[in-house]
Amino acid sequence: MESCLVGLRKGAWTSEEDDLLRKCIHKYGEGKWHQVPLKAGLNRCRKSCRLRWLNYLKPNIKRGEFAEDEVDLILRLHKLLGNRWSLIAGRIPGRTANDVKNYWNTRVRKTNHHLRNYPHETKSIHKVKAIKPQPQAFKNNNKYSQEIPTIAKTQENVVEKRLCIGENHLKLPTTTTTMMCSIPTDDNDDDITWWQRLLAEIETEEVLFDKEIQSDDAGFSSGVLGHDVDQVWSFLNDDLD
DNA sequence: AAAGACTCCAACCGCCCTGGC
DNA sequence: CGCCAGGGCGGTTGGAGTCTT
Repeated sequence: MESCLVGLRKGAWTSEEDDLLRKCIHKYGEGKWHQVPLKAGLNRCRKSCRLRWLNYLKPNIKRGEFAEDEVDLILRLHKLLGNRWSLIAGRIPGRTANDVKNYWNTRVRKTNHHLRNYPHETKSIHKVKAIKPQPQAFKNNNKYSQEIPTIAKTQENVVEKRLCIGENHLKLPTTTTTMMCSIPTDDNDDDITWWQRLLAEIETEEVLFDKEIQSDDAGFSSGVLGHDVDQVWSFLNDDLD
């Protein structure tokens, strides 16, 4: 792996550097991070530039204290996804993965503080048993290929996020085209949906949520626990409304 | 007032995955 | 198929700010 090279600036960013990076992104757009330091005239490595933009400079980033509903969502999503900070942050508008991670590590993970503020969540401060389905093969010509395209084209990241919800062992597609066709099958069983497979695995591995969470969030975790695919999809699709 | 302890978060590090060749 | 570079992620750290004694 490549780390930031020797001779490049490290540490806190100055306001001048921020301005340079901002102007560069506005002019050339996001992406091509390897070119950004050169184009922006920054003596920083590409990763440093990317991180600074994504975690701090990007418009619409929300700063300050997490609201109660945001914290609640973090707790619930962390139960479902484990330490998949980028996925969790994806469902919390304006918050970055780093924000969520920092929040978790500094506040939520500290049992005493957590107990003080969320006494009803006491069971959640143990090691999370995230959903970890086995690797699945994908193929393109299944019946779902025709169902997602318009969504995928307009909400690429959302769709990716949805597919990622099955945790890190799934072979996730990276292009819009393949995302449209990303219902995994390994034999000739197109009738078995991706979600049915995932939920079956959840059942098999007894990856369950606390009863209290099930009972007070029927639209979300109970949908997963109850193996109600429609409810899960409904939850996952609410970004598109 | 000062020093040590603690908190918080921006930034870095190292790894994984993917696509191009 | 293997290698390499780029993008992205989660884990960890460093240091500035705040609190406590």
